[in-house]
Amino acid sequence: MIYGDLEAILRAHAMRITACRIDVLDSFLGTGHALSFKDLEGKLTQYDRVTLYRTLNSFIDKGIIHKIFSDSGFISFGICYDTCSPHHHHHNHVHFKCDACGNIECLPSYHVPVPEISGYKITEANLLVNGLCSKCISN
Amino acid sequence: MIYGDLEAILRAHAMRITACRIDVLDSFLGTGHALSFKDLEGKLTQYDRVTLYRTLNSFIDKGIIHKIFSDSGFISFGICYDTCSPHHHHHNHVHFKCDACGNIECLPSYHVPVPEISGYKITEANLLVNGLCSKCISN
DNA sequence: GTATAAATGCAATAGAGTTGCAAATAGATG
DNA sequence: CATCTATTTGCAACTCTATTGCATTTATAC
Ligand SMILES: [Mn+2]
Ligand SMILES: [Mn+2]
Ligand SMILES: [Zn+2]
Ligand SMILES: [Zn+2]
Repeated sequence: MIYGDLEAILRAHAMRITACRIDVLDSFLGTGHALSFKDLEGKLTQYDRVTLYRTLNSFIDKGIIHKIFSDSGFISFGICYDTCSPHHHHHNHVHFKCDACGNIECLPSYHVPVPEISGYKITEANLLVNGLCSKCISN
Repeated sequence: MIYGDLEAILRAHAMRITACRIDVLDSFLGTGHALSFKDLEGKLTQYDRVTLYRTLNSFIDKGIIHKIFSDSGFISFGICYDTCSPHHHHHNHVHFKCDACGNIECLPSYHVPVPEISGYKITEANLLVNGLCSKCISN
């Protein structure tokens, strides 16, 4: 992605421009799927692990990325779309995990179907779907 | 729960009868919600942490309980209903987490609504719903 | 350019869970 | 009931992930 655009995103979220933040943001915007800490650690070896952790946490705080909890406790991070602001995330899209390639994707055009549960009040719902992604189906 | 019934469950799953297993099983069957490792560790202080971990893992292997991953990475365990056997779990029920009391419940009578995702093949889906449970609504 | 608050790197720490191994014990057998 | 064996347990050590404290460096406002 163009450097100026990455800078603009950080500025829009009142964050200082640093090399690590630019590189992490670029990693998220340059891939079609969610990234794990290991993905970033493996790719951006020039930064300390702690700095990467802090970068991810600050991006979450600012509403730039969100944490995705998949089965087996595996954690990854996806970019936020519209309705996220500092200290308040609101997502209603489906998460997909491919059992072949292991990639986790946000599917922003698929909203989580929320069931009615009698006697309960529902405020949020998270759906994780497993299966084969479009790439792996055609291979 | 009656001791003989607990024994019978362990025998039905080809497990030896031990005090720890009886107590853990009794804890699960005597509560209306899922239990975390911390819940069990706090309640069954007479057993070593490692023994509790191993007990939970063997119950999962045998299809007696299943792991529930909720938001913020919090892990709890719920009893399995019908379709689970050694080394193969199959659940399609909704999980509910109450934001007031923190309890996590299996809702076996609510099946996860599985969306069609064009170009993808779906094999499994997990839905976690947040809100207020029936007890907390009436308080 | 200087001042200041924020960000970074490194070391130490915290927490969750697992593994190795010797001692204890459940269940089988005679 | 006594004995044998495989399983289970408890303890210590260890692994893995993530966070915290602190001194140093750096981004930004002036
Ligand atoms: Mn997402
Ligand atoms: Mn369940
Ligand atoms: Zn795939
Ligand atoms: Zn509640």
